[in-house]
Amino acid sequence: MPDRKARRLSRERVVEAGLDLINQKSVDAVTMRSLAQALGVTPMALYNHFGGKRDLLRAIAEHVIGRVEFDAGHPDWQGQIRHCFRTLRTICLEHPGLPRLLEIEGAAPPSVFTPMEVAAAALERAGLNELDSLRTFYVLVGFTLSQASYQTFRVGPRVELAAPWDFDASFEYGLELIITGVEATAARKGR
Amino acid sequence: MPDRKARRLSRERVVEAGLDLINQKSVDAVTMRSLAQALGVTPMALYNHFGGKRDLLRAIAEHVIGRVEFDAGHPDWQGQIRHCFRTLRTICLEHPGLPRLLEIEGAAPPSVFTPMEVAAAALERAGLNELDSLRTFYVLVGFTLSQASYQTFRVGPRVELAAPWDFDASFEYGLELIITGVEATAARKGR
DNA sequence: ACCTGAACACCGTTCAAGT
DNA sequence: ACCTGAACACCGTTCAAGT
Repeated sequence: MPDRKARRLSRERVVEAGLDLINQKSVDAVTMRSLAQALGVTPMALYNHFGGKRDLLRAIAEHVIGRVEFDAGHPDWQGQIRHCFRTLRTICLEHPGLPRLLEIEGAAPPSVFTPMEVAAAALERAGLNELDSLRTFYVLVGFTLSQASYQTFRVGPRVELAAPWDFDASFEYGLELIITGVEATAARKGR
Repeated sequence: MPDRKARRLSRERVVEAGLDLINQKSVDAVTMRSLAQALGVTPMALYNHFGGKRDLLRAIAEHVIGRVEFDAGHPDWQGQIRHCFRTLRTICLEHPGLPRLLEIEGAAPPSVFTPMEVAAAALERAGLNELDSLRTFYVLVGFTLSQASYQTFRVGPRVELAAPWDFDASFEYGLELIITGVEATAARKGR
Protein backbone atom coordinates (compact mmCIF):
# COMPACT_ATOMS: atom_id res chain seq x y z
CA MET A 1 0.00 0.00 0.00
CA PRO A 2 2.00 3.00 -1.15
CA ASP A 3 1.30 6.39 0.25
CA ARG A 4 -1.23 7.87 -2.13
CA LYS A 5 -1.57 11.19 -0.37
CA ALA A 6 -1.77 13.65 -3.20
CA ARG A 7 0.94 15.81 -1.70
CA ARG A 8 2.91 17.93 -4.07
CA LEU A 9 5.28 16.06 -6.31
CA SER A 10 8.99 16.78 -6.23
CA ARG A 11 12.16 15.28 -7.67
CA GLU A 12 13.00 13.99 -4.22
CA ARG A 13 9.70 12.18 -3.72
CA VAL A 14 9.86 10.61 -7.17
CA VAL A 15 13.44 9.45 -6.68
CA GLU A 16 12.62 7.83 -3.37
CA ALA A 17 9.57 6.06 -4.78
CA GLY A 18 11.75 4.82 -7.64
CA LEU A 19 14.35 3.54 -5.23
CA ASP A 20 11.67 1.68 -3.27
CA LEU A 21 10.56 0.03 -6.49
CA ILE A 22 14.13 -1.03 -7.29
CA ASN A 23 14.68 -2.42 -3.81
CA GLN A 24 11.44 -4.37 -3.63
CA LYS A 25 11.26 -5.56 -7.23
CA SER A 26 13.95 -4.68 -9.76
CA VAL A 27 15.14 -1.91 -12.00
CA ASP A 28 12.87 -3.21 -14.76
CA ALA A 29 9.89 -2.58 -12.49
CA VAL A 30 10.61 1.14 -12.64
CA THR A 31 8.34 2.33 -15.42
CA MET A 32 6.86 5.77 -15.74
CA ARG A 33 3.43 4.24 -15.32
CA SER A 34 4.11 2.06 -12.26
CA LEU A 35 6.05 4.86 -10.62
CA ALA A 36 3.21 7.29 -11.22
CA GLN A 37 0.74 4.81 -9.79
CA ALA A 38 2.84 4.35 -6.66
CA LEU A 39 2.78 8.12 -6.22
CA GLY A 40 -0.95 8.38 -6.91
CA VAL A 41 -0.44 10.52 -9.94
CA THR A 42 -0.64 10.47 -13.73
CA PRO A 43 2.44 9.31 -15.68
CA MET A 44 2.66 12.68 -17.36
CA ALA A 45 3.04 14.46 -14.04
CA LEU A 46 6.57 13.05 -13.84
CA TYR A 47 7.56 14.98 -16.92
CA ASN A 48 7.19 18.22 -15.01
CA HIS A 49 10.14 17.19 -12.87
CA PHE A 50 12.28 15.07 -15.18
CA GLY A 51 13.26 15.34 -18.81
CA GLY A 52 12.38 11.70 -19.36
CA LYS A 53 13.07 8.22 -18.08
CA ARG A 54 16.83 8.52 -18.67
CA ASP A 55 16.99 11.61 -16.53
CA LEU A 56 14.90 9.94 -13.84
CA LEU A 57 17.11 6.84 -13.65
CA ARG A 58 20.18 9.02 -13.54
CA ALA A 59 18.74 10.95 -10.61
CA ILE A 60 18.12 7.70 -8.74
CA ALA A 61 21.70 6.57 -9.33
CA GLU A 62 23.06 9.88 -8.12
CA HIS A 63 20.86 9.78 -5.04
CA VAL A 64 22.25 6.37 -4.04
CA ILE A 65 25.88 7.15 -4.73
CA GLY A 66 25.69 10.61 -3.24
CA ARG A 67 24.66 9.32 0.20
CA VAL A 68 27.80 7.26 0.64
CA GLU A 69 31.18 8.19 2.05
CA PHE A 70 33.86 6.59 -0.08
CA ASP A 71 36.72 8.30 1.69
CA ALA A 72 37.43 6.67 5.05
CA GLY A 73 40.71 8.50 5.56
CA HIS A 74 42.83 5.38 5.75
CA PRO A 75 46.52 6.06 6.23
CA ASP A 76 47.60 3.43 3.68
CA TRP A 77 46.38 3.48 0.09
CA GLN A 78 45.50 -0.23 0.17
CA GLY A 79 43.03 0.34 2.99
CA GLN A 80 41.53 3.27 1.13
CA ILE A 81 41.02 1.18 -2.01
CA ARG A 82 39.52 -1.71 -0.07
CA HIS A 83 37.05 0.57 1.71
CA CYS A 84 36.09 2.39 -1.48
CA PHE A 85 35.20 -0.68 -3.54
CA ARG A 86 33.74 -2.74 -0.72
CA THR A 87 31.40 0.21 -0.19
CA LEU A 88 30.52 0.39 -3.88
CA ARG A 89 29.81 -3.33 -3.90
CA THR A 90 27.63 -3.10 -0.81
CA ILE A 91 25.31 -0.48 -2.24
CA CYS A 92 25.09 -2.45 -5.49
CA LEU A 93 23.94 -5.51 -3.59
CA GLU A 94 21.46 -3.45 -1.60
CA HIS A 95 19.83 -2.14 -4.75
CA PRO A 96 19.52 -4.93 -7.33
CA GLY A 97 20.02 -3.67 -10.84
CA LEU A 98 22.09 -0.68 -9.76
CA PRO A 99 25.16 -1.97 -11.64
CA ARG A 100 23.16 -1.94 -14.84
CA LEU A 101 22.06 1.59 -14.03
CA LEU A 102 25.66 2.66 -13.53
CA GLU A 103 27.25 0.72 -16.35
CA ILE A 104 24.94 1.08 -19.22
CA GLU A 105 21.81 3.15 -19.31
CA GLY A 106 23.82 6.31 -19.71
CA ALA A 107 22.56 7.03 -16.23
CA ALA A 108 26.02 6.91 -14.80
CA PRO A 109 27.48 10.32 -15.47
CA PRO A 110 28.69 12.36 -12.59
CA SER A 111 27.93 10.03 -9.72
CA VAL A 112 30.17 7.03 -10.42
CA PHE A 113 33.05 9.39 -10.51
CA THR A 114 32.87 10.33 -6.87
CA PRO A 115 34.74 7.14 -5.95
CA MET A 116 37.04 7.91 -8.86
CA GLU A 117 38.59 10.89 -7.14
CA VAL A 118 39.32 9.12 -3.89
CA ALA A 119 40.51 5.94 -5.61
CA ALA A 120 42.72 7.82 -8.04
CA ALA A 121 44.27 9.80 -5.20
CA ALA A 122 45.04 6.58 -3.32
CA LEU A 123 46.58 5.01 -6.40
CA GLU A 124 48.82 8.00 -6.98
CA ARG A 125 50.02 7.57 -3.41
CA ALA A 126 50.85 3.98 -4.41
CA GLY A 127 53.23 5.39 -6.97
CA LEU A 128 51.19 5.40 -10.19
CA ASN A 129 51.03 8.44 -12.42
CA GLU A 130 47.71 10.16 -13.15
CA LEU A 131 46.96 8.24 -16.34
CA ASP A 132 47.74 4.83 -14.87
CA SER A 133 45.67 5.66 -11.78
CA LEU A 134 42.64 6.32 -13.96
CA ARG A 135 43.20 3.11 -15.90
CA THR A 136 43.44 1.17 -12.67
CA PHE A 137 40.28 2.83 -11.39
CA TYR A 138 38.44 1.43 -14.42
CA VAL A 139 39.80 -2.04 -13.71
CA LEU A 140 38.51 -1.81 -10.15
CA VAL A 141 35.12 -0.35 -10.96
CA GLY A 142 34.49 -2.81 -13.81
CA PHE A 143 35.48 -5.67 -11.57
CA THR A 144 33.30 -4.53 -8.68
CA LEU A 145 30.19 -3.86 -10.74
CA SER A 146 30.43 -7.11 -12.68
CA GLN A 147 30.92 -9.14 -9.52
CA ALA A 148 27.86 -7.51 -7.99
CA SER A 149 25.88 -8.25 -11.16
CA TYR A 150 26.86 -11.90 -11.15
CA GLN A 151 25.86 -12.20 -7.53
CA THR A 152 22.53 -10.47 -8.07
CA PHE A 153 21.69 -12.75 -10.99
CA ARG A 154 23.29 -15.73 -9.25
CA VAL A 155 25.67 -16.42 -12.08
CA GLY A 156 28.23 -18.87 -10.80
CA PRO A 157 30.51 -21.20 -12.73
CA ARG A 158 28.86 -24.09 -14.54
CA VAL A 159 31.27 -26.63 -13.16
CA GLU A 160 30.73 -28.93 -10.21
CA LEU A 161 32.56 -27.69 -7.13
CA ALA A 162 33.03 -29.14 -3.69
CA ALA A 163 31.30 -26.21 -2.01
CA PRO A 164 28.71 -23.69 -3.28
CA TRP A 165 30.19 -20.60 -4.89
CA ASP A 166 31.21 -18.00 -2.30
CA PHE A 167 30.66 -14.58 -3.85
CA ASP A 168 32.14 -12.70 -0.90
CA ALA A 169 35.36 -14.69 -0.95
CA SER A 170 35.54 -14.35 -4.73
CA PHE A 171 35.25 -10.57 -4.50
CA GLU A 172 37.88 -10.30 -1.78
CA TYR A 173 40.23 -12.53 -3.75
CA GLY A 174 39.87 -10.39 -6.86
CA LEU A 175 40.33 -7.18 -4.90
CA GLU A 176 43.58 -8.44 -3.35
CA LEU A 177 44.72 -9.72 -6.75
CA ILE A 178 44.36 -6.26 -8.25
CA ILE A 179 46.00 -4.54 -5.27
CA THR A 180 48.89 -6.98 -5.54
CA GLY A 181 49.13 -6.15 -9.23
CA VAL A 182 49.32 -2.44 -8.42
CA GLU A 183 52.04 -3.01 -5.84
CA ALA A 184 54.12 -5.07 -8.27
CA THR A 185 53.58 -2.59 -11.11
CA ALA A 186 54.55 0.37 -8.94
CA ALA A 187 57.64 -1.43 -7.61
CA ARG A 188 58.70 -2.29 -11.14
CA LYS A 189 58.37 1.32 -12.26
CA GLY A 190 59.98 2.73 -9.17
CA ARG A 191 63.26 1.01 -9.80
CA MET B 1 16.89 -3.96 -48.42
CA PRO B 2 16.78 -7.27 -46.58
CA ASP B 3 16.26 -10.50 -48.44
CA ARG B 4 12.55 -11.06 -48.28
CA LYS B 5 12.53 -14.32 -50.18
CA ALA B 6 10.00 -16.39 -48.33
CA ARG B 7 12.41 -19.28 -47.95
CA ARG B 8 11.83 -21.60 -45.06
CA LEU B 9 12.65 -20.16 -41.68
CA SER B 10 15.27 -21.80 -39.49
CA ARG B 11 17.08 -21.01 -36.26
CA GLU B 12 20.21 -20.32 -38.29
CA ARG B 13 18.52 -17.78 -40.57
CA VAL B 14 16.89 -15.99 -37.65
CA VAL B 15 20.13 -15.83 -35.68
CA GLU B 16 22.01 -14.37 -38.63
CA ALA B 17 19.32 -11.77 -39.26
CA GLY B 18 19.46 -10.86 -35.58
CA LEU B 19 23.21 -10.51 -35.71
CA ASP B 20 22.94 -8.22 -38.74
CA LEU B 21 20.53 -6.06 -36.79
CA ILE B 22 22.95 -5.87 -33.83
CA ASN B 23 25.88 -4.99 -36.05
CA GLN B 24 24.11 -2.31 -38.04
CA LYS B 25 22.04 -0.78 -35.26
CA SER B 26 22.21 -2.08 -31.70
CA VAL B 27 20.98 -4.84 -29.47
CA ASP B 28 17.92 -2.75 -28.64
CA ALA B 29 16.96 -2.82 -32.30
CA VAL B 30 16.46 -6.55 -32.08
CA THR B 31 12.73 -6.86 -31.46
CA MET B 32 10.57 -9.78 -32.45
CA ARG B 33 8.70 -7.47 -34.77
CA SER B 34 11.66 -5.84 -36.53
CA LEU B 35 13.40 -9.18 -36.83
CA ALA B 36 10.30 -10.74 -38.36
CA GLN B 37 10.00 -7.88 -40.80
CA ALA B 38 13.63 -8.24 -41.86
CA LEU B 39 12.89 -11.90 -42.58
CA GLY B 40 9.65 -11.16 -44.42
CA VAL B 41 7.58 -13.05 -41.92
CA THR B 42 5.07 -12.59 -39.12
CA PRO B 43 6.43 -12.06 -35.57
CA MET B 44 4.67 -15.20 -34.43
CA ALA B 45 6.58 -17.33 -36.93
CA LEU B 46 9.68 -16.89 -34.76
CA TYR B 47 7.98 -18.70 -31.91
CA ASN B 48 8.07 -21.91 -33.93
CA HIS B 49 11.86 -21.88 -33.65
CA PHE B 50 12.54 -20.15 -30.31
CA GLY B 51 10.92 -20.32 -26.93
CA GLY B 52 10.86 -16.54 -26.72
CA LYS B 53 13.06 -13.49 -26.97
CA ARG B 54 15.39 -14.67 -24.19
CA ASP B 55 16.05 -17.90 -26.04
CA LEU B 56 16.62 -16.01 -29.26
CA LEU B 57 19.16 -13.61 -27.73
CA ARG B 58 20.94 -16.49 -26.10
CA ALA B 59 21.20 -18.26 -29.45
CA ILE B 60 22.74 -15.14 -31.00
CA ALA B 61 25.31 -14.92 -28.20
CA GLU B 62 26.22 -18.57 -28.60
CA HIS B 63 26.55 -18.20 -32.35
CA VAL B 64 29.06 -15.36 -31.94
CA ILE B 65 31.13 -16.97 -29.21
CA GLY B 66 31.03 -20.39 -30.80
CA ARG B 67 32.74 -19.22 -33.99
CA VAL B 68 35.85 -18.05 -32.18
CA GLU B 69 39.02 -19.92 -31.23
CA PHE B 70 40.07 -18.87 -27.75
CA ASP B 71 42.87 -21.41 -27.52
CA ALA B 72 45.89 -20.30 -29.54
CA GLY B 73 48.18 -22.96 -28.11
CA HIS B 74 50.64 -20.50 -26.62
CA PRO B 75 53.54 -22.12 -24.77
CA ASP B 76 53.40 -19.64 -21.85
CA TRP B 77 50.24 -19.06 -19.83
CA GLN B 78 50.56 -15.27 -20.09
CA GLY B 79 50.35 -15.45 -23.87
CA GLN B 80 47.33 -17.72 -23.63
CA ILE B 81 45.54 -15.30 -21.30
CA ARG B 82 46.35 -12.31 -23.49
CA HIS B 83 45.06 -14.04 -26.60
CA CYS B 84 41.91 -15.26 -24.89
CA PHE B 85 40.74 -11.91 -23.57
CA ARG B 86 41.93 -9.81 -26.49
CA THR B 87 39.78 -12.09 -28.62
CA LEU B 88 36.79 -11.73 -26.31
CA ARG B 89 37.20 -7.97 -26.40
CA THR B 90 37.46 -7.91 -30.19
CA ILE B 91 34.18 -9.72 -30.77
CA CYS B 92 32.50 -7.48 -28.20
CA LEU B 93 33.60 -4.40 -30.11
CA GLU B 94 32.50 -5.95 -33.40
CA HIS B 95 28.98 -6.50 -32.10
CA PRO B 96 27.86 -3.51 -30.04
CA GLY B 97 25.73 -4.52 -27.11
CA LEU B 98 27.17 -8.03 -26.93
CA PRO B 99 28.59 -7.38 -23.44
CA ARG B 100 25.12 -6.60 -22.21
CA LEU B 101 23.90 -9.79 -23.84
CA LEU B 102 26.62 -11.79 -22.10
CA GLU B 103 26.51 -10.07 -18.74
CA ILE B 104 22.92 -9.58 -17.99
CA GLU B 105 20.02 -10.78 -20.07
CA GLY B 106 20.47 -14.30 -18.81
CA ALA B 107 21.54 -14.97 -22.36
CA ALA B 108 25.02 -15.84 -21.26
CA PRO B 109 24.83 -19.43 -20.15
CA PRO B 110 26.97 -21.98 -21.84
CA SER B 111 28.77 -19.81 -24.32
CA VAL B 112 30.74 -17.42 -22.11
CA PHE B 113 32.23 -20.42 -20.42
CA THR B 114 34.14 -21.61 -23.44
CA PRO B 115 36.90 -19.08 -22.71
CA MET B 116 36.61 -20.12 -19.09
CA GLU B 117 38.06 -23.56 -19.73
CA VAL B 118 41.09 -22.36 -21.63
CA ALA B 119 41.69 -19.45 -19.25
CA ALA B 120 41.35 -21.60 -16.16
CA ALA B 121 43.77 -24.16 -17.60
CA ALA B 122 46.31 -21.41 -18.30
CA LEU B 123 45.93 -20.00 -14.78
CA GLU B 124 46.49 -23.40 -13.22
CA ARG B 125 49.70 -23.60 -15.22
CA ALA B 126 50.58 -20.27 -13.58
CA GLY B 127 50.42 -22.01 -10.23
CA LEU B 128 46.89 -21.20 -9.01
CA ASN B 129 44.61 -23.89 -7.67
CA GLU B 130 41.26 -24.63 -9.32
CA LEU B 131 39.22 -22.30 -7.13
CA ASP B 132 41.57 -19.34 -7.47
CA SER B 133 41.75 -19.92 -11.23
CA LEU B 134 37.98 -19.58 -11.48
CA ARG B 135 38.01 -16.46 -9.33
CA THR B 136 40.69 -14.94 -11.51
CA PHE B 137 38.71 -15.85 -14.61
CA TYR B 138 35.83 -13.77 -13.29
CA VAL B 139 38.15 -10.83 -12.69
CA LEU B 140 39.35 -11.05 -16.27
CA VAL B 141 35.97 -11.54 -17.88
CA GLY B 142 34.35 -8.75 -15.85
CA PHE B 143 37.21 -6.44 -16.70
CA THR B 144 37.11 -7.26 -20.41
CA LEU B 145 33.35 -6.93 -20.81
CA SER B 146 33.14 -3.69 -18.86
CA GLN B 147 35.98 -2.13 -20.83
CA ALA B 148 34.25 -3.07 -24.07
CA SER B 149 31.00 -1.58 -22.77
CA TYR B 150 32.65 1.69 -21.83
CA GLN B 151 34.26 1.91 -25.25
CA THR B 152 31.03 1.13 -27.07
CA PHE B 153 29.17 3.81 -25.12
CA ARG B 154 32.19 6.11 -25.23
CA VAL B 155 32.37 6.44 -21.46
CA GLY B 156 35.68 8.04 -20.65
CA PRO B 157 36.75 9.90 -17.53
CA ARG B 158 35.11 13.25 -16.90
CA VAL B 159 38.40 15.01 -16.21
CA GLU B 160 40.43 17.06 -18.62
CA LEU B 161 43.39 15.14 -19.97
CA ALA B 162 46.24 16.12 -22.22
CA ALA B 163 45.25 13.55 -24.87
CA PRO B 164 41.92 11.89 -25.73
CA TRP B 165 41.22 8.67 -23.84
CA ASP B 166 42.94 5.67 -25.47
CA PHE B 167 40.70 2.64 -24.89
CA ASP B 168 43.16 0.19 -26.45
CA ALA B 169 46.01 1.31 -24.21
CA SER B 170 43.71 1.28 -21.19
CA PHE B 171 42.68 -2.30 -21.91
CA GLU B 172 46.25 -3.47 -22.40
CA TYR B 173 47.33 -1.74 -19.20
CA GLY B 174 44.60 -3.44 -17.20
CA LEU B 175 45.34 -6.82 -18.74
CA GLU B 176 49.02 -6.55 -17.80
CA LEU B 177 48.07 -5.31 -14.33
CA ILE B 178 45.99 -8.42 -13.69
CA ILE B 179 48.63 -10.75 -15.15
CA THR B 180 51.22 -9.11 -12.92
CA GLY B 181 48.89 -9.64 -9.98
CA VAL B 182 48.59 -13.33 -10.83
CA GLU B 183 52.36 -13.69 -11.07
CA ALA B 184 52.91 -12.02 -7.71
CA THR B 185 50.12 -14.02 -6.06
CA ALA B 186 51.44 -17.31 -7.42
CA ALA B 187 55.02 -16.48 -6.38
CA ARG B 188 53.82 -15.59 -2.88
CA LYS B 189 51.95 -18.88 -2.54
CA GLY B 190 54.73 -20.92 -4.08
CA ARG B 191 57.23 -20.05 -1.43
C1' DA C 1 4.81 -28.82 -38.54
C1' DC C 2 4.75 -24.29 -39.69
C1' DC C 3 2.72 -19.76 -40.45
C1' DT C 4 -1.00 -15.93 -40.15
C1' DG C 5 -4.27 -12.37 -37.98
C1' DA C 6 -6.37 -10.45 -34.37
C1' DA C 7 -6.09 -9.43 -29.76
C1' DC C 8 -4.17 -8.50 -24.89
C1' DA C 9 -1.59 -6.15 -21.66
C1' DC C 10 2.00 -3.54 -21.56
C1' DC C 11 5.78 0.45 -22.77
C1' DG C 12 7.70 5.95 -23.29
C1' DT C 13 6.24 10.11 -24.92
C1' DT C 14 3.47 14.09 -27.42
C1' DC C 15 -0.09 17.22 -27.42
C1' DA C 16 -4.07 19.93 -26.14
C1' DA C 17 -6.63 21.06 -22.38
C1' DG C 18 -7.59 22.23 -17.76
C1' DT C 19 -6.41 24.85 -13.00
C1' DA D 1 3.71 26.13 -12.87
C1' DC D 2 1.77 21.90 -12.43
C1' DC D 3 -1.38 18.14 -13.52
C1' DT D 4 -4.91 15.35 -16.42
C1' DG D 5 -6.86 12.56 -20.46
C1' DA D 6 -6.67 10.93 -24.77
C1' DA D 7 -3.83 9.44 -28.25
C1' DC D 8 0.40 7.64 -30.96
C1' DA D 9 3.73 4.41 -32.06
C1' DC D 10 5.75 0.98 -30.14
C1' DC D 11 6.73 -3.70 -27.20
C1' DG D 12 6.44 -9.45 -26.08
C1' DT D 13 3.28 -12.91 -26.09
C1' DT D 14 -1.35 -15.81 -26.27
C1' DC D 15 -4.77 -17.92 -28.77
C1' DA D 16 -7.61 -19.65 -32.51
C1' DA D 17 -7.44 -20.43 -37.12
C1' DG D 18 -5.55 -21.76 -41.45
C1' DT D 19 -2.38 -24.97 -44.66
